Amino acid sequence: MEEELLGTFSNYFEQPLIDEILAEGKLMEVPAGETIMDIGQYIRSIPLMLSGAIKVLREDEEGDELLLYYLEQGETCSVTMACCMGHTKSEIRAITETETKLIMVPVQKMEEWMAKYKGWRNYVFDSYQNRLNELLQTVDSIAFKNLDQRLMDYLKKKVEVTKDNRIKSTHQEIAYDLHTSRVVVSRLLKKLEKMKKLVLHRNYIHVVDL
Amino acid sequence: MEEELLGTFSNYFEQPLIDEILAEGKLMEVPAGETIMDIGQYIRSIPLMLSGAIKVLREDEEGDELLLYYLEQGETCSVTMACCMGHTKSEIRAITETETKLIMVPVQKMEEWMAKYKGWRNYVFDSYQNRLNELLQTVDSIAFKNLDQRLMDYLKKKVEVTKDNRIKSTHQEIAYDLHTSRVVVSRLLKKLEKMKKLVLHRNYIHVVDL
DNA sequence: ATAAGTTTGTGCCCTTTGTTACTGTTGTTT
DNA sequence: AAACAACAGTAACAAAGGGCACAAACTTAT
Repeated sequence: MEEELLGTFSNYFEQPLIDEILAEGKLMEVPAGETIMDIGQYIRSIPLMLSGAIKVLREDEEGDELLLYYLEQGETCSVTMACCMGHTKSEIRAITETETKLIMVPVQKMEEWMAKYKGWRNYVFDSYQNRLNELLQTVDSIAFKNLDQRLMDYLKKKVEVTKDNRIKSTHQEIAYDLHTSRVVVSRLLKKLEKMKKLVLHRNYIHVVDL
Repeated sequence: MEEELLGTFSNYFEQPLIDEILAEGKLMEVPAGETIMDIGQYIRSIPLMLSGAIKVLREDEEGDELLLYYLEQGETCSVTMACCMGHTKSEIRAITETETKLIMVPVQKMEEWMAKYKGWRNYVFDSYQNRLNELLQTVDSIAFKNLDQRLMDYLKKKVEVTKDNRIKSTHQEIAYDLHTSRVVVSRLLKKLEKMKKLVLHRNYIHVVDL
């Protein structure tokens, strides 16, 4: 565990902090497809990602979903932190996209370390910045782009995150993430297939060139 | 100036910090409609709002705009901070919505105070949280709501921020903020007028009940 | 007062996206 | 093998929103 932690976070964290994380944090290995955080849930610990990918999504009152962004190695969920610090319920849902290794750190510790370690402060602030920028990208995407482009971006990102150009999703699942309907996704995917950008199969999509 | 600073920020800032802000910060009074920060611009100081309101907006490559949120008394622009800390260009444009009083604090100071004052850390941290939550609201709005509702929300917020139920905007200006066309805004406003929610005039809108 | 510019109202049509309904195909269960 | 469920393809239609054109009302400059 220590090597992984060092490798991932060593540019931020000083040795005493690493020791504390190893002592206080709980290592978890989560298979793909697990909901590790849900809307309305109170949060007592925050995750430091060692490997894998987590997708973070938003849901409205009617249960409509929208993918916000992915979290990857070395990142943490600032929205979750915000909830922790404000002692409010989670505003988002987080689901493992691939098998994921992470360390869960209790909230109290994270507040303590804020005062104690410069490295921790820097890490937390940088995380906030990254999340803000990702959210701005998300806003751009839904505000300024049409579905064709959003779908292409989505597929591209998915290949990147899963490190696999065979995307194992049904059209319905993609529709949920983009907050549209299955029929629309099928239509647009067919269009992309005709443009030789991908090949459609049952239960997976072979991305050729986007 | 000191009373205003105290009044607005005293729940966060300790006295020595207030003294430093008074010494290092530059008070500015900006009339309505001024661009105080623009996309692509490098930022050397961050604003602490004493009074008034600033609208923060995003623009894509083609020059299409979208209102993200308003900043009000006691707030600061975290997206700007993020740029400062990362030494990158501004991702957003900020325009005074009303006459605004603010204190500009140089970036170096803000980094220094991060280590030195707990109150400053808490303030910066809370600001990030508030911005993240506002951005999530913005995402919800454009992802899940239709224009009718977004327009109503927009007008409601504008009344709140300007403390005036006569909204002094042309339909074109509203269209820019919502990232739609003038014709569409005129159409929807007319619908709202027929529903007795407002009364339309040239160059202003009298909001009755939204 | 006239001319020019700005703002708003409205009709018509187009594009994008969403909905419904039905089909065929594949995989699973019994 | 028969029945069923999940997934994908497609046509037809509906709705939301955007674009164009033009008219009317109002404002400002000359």
